[in-house]
Amino acid sequence: MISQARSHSVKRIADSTVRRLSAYLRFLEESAVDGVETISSDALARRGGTTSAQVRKDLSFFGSFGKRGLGYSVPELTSSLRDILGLGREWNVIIVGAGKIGMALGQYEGFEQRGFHVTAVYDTDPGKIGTQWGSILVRDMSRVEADIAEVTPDIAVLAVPVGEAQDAADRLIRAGVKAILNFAPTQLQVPGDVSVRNVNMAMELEGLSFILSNRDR
Amino acid sequence: MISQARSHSVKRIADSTVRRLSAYLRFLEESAVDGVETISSDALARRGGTTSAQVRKDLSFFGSFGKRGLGYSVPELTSSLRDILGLGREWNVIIVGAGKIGMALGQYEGFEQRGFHVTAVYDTDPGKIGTQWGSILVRDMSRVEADIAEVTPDIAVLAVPVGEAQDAADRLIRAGVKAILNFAPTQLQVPGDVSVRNVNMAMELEGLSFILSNRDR
DNA sequence: ATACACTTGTGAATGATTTCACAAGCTCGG
DNA sequence: CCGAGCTTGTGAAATCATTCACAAGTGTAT
Ligand SMILES: NC(=O)c1ccc[n+]([C@@H]2O[C@H](COP(=O)([O-])OP(=O)(O)OC[C@H]3O[C@@H](n4cnc5c(N)ncnc54)[C@H](O)[C@@H]3O)[C@@H](O)[C@H]2O)c1
Ligand SMILES: NC(=O)c1ccc[n+]([C@@H]2O[C@H](COP(=O)([O-])OP(=O)(O)OC[C@H]3O[C@@H](n4cnc5c(N)ncnc54)[C@H](O)[C@@H]3O)[C@@H](O)[C@H]2O)c1
Repeated sequence: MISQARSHSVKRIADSTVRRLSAYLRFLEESAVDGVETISSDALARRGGTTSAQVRKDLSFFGSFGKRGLGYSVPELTSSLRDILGLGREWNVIIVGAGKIGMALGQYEGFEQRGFHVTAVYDTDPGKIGTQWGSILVRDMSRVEADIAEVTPDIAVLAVPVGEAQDAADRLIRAGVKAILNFAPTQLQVPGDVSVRNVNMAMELEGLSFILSNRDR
Repeated sequence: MISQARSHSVKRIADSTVRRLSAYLRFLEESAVDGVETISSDALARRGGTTSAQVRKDLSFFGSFGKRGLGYSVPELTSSLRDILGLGREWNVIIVGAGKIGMALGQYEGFEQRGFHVTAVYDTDPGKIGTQWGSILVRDMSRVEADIAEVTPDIAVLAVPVGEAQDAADRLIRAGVKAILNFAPTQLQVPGDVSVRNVNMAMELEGLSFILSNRDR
């Protein structure tokens, strides 16, 4: 009962399922603001661009959260989803690469709001080291290993030029980092116990390009 | 023979396939720089984090590009993939929202390099309108419909606050935009003839959070 | 207390994607 | 020209994900 979520996590959960859970959570949060008390799988589905059966199946991997005939309690399901996604705690995040993207991410309030706390930003450029962004100080990349040894961040965001990405990742991993959000357009080679997610904007544009080129047939 | 790529595109191509093609292309470009002439599906797979059978299957949807016993010619496959992905031409892109993310994207050289030409950036903030970023001038969002009527961009990048995203998308779609790359963390509701790709960084972090929380079992 | 309208949770069916496995084709060395 | 060694291209099989369909609850109205 302490962790309804955990008790079911025997079979591997598909990536696509986790992404949808994230989407449901966001919609639930919006609904709560609007004062909605209860929501059906069908309403959740329409907003999330999926089907009600999909919503129920996704949730069923983790437990049984709804009331038949009624739907789901917005606050209860919100809390369960946060639990499932591991958002019940704060995660320490470092940003590596204080360039255009790193800067945008470091100043973005949305992450803190969801429990991702940026503890430090690193760069190799002497012109950037020591500069302050709001509450965040850009630190010297040569310190990263020492800092990680002291407080290991849960997640490292990699926002360095593509040619530096693998080396930087190797350094972080050697220092103990187990999860990386990579913005460089390259497939990082990492050991099996390290998780990587990629945000590849050029790839998304290419996906649109493919669709546009193949509209005809 | 003019378009080997097009001749096969009868059955729908999976999204995952298109993403991998994108990855293969990037690796091929790197290999070309290193002077590699020929590459096997196995080498392509290792670098792309997949299997050689997957590589061959992906390519087989579009034609037959390799030589048995030898592998694929790097320049030929590069060119075929560019063709398949619709990168043989230049795409006009507008950026809507000249904030932290919009600015990073507008100044990013990687997009131009791959044929995505940013023609304009729009914002509603009078303090931003009229400012210049490199070669790009921030324009008044109230002009967007008139500008689109003149030259319809192929793709619009949406980088406005989440509460503005649906309205901004509706405006763009009404004006004729058929493809959107959305950075706002919301599921846009769009008509069937409009393609949307989402870049949702918070969702990626939540994916890592889920993995980290469920490592134990 | 019963009927009615609704909605969940979930096996089973269907559909999609990935992996397997191997015949067929190419190159090279002798 | 032949055999050895590779590597592709592709049906068939296996795996994975989504959709269907419906029994089993739940709330409400009468
Ligand atoms: N800017 C974008 O819109 C955008 C879009 C898609 C992808 N990306 C990718 O994101 C990455 C960063 O892009 P950007 O535009 O912010 O580049 P940028 O050049 O503005 O910033 C990169 C920063 O990394 C620093 N750096 C270099 N080597 C480093 C190292 N070893 N350790 C720590 N810091 C190091 C540099 O000093 C610089 O400040 C690139 O891989 C780029 O391809 C960027
Ligand atoms: N900054 C990040 O790292 C980051 C990360 C993840 C997601 N996002 C998302 O990207 C979007 C933009 O984020 P940001 O950090 O760049 O925000 P921002 O506030 O820096 O920029 C938003 C810009 O959009 C402009 N704008 C507002 N309404 C507009 C409209 N109707 N038409 C045109 N322009 C309009 C604002 O004037 C502002 O310049 C948000 O939805 C945010 O949630 C940002």
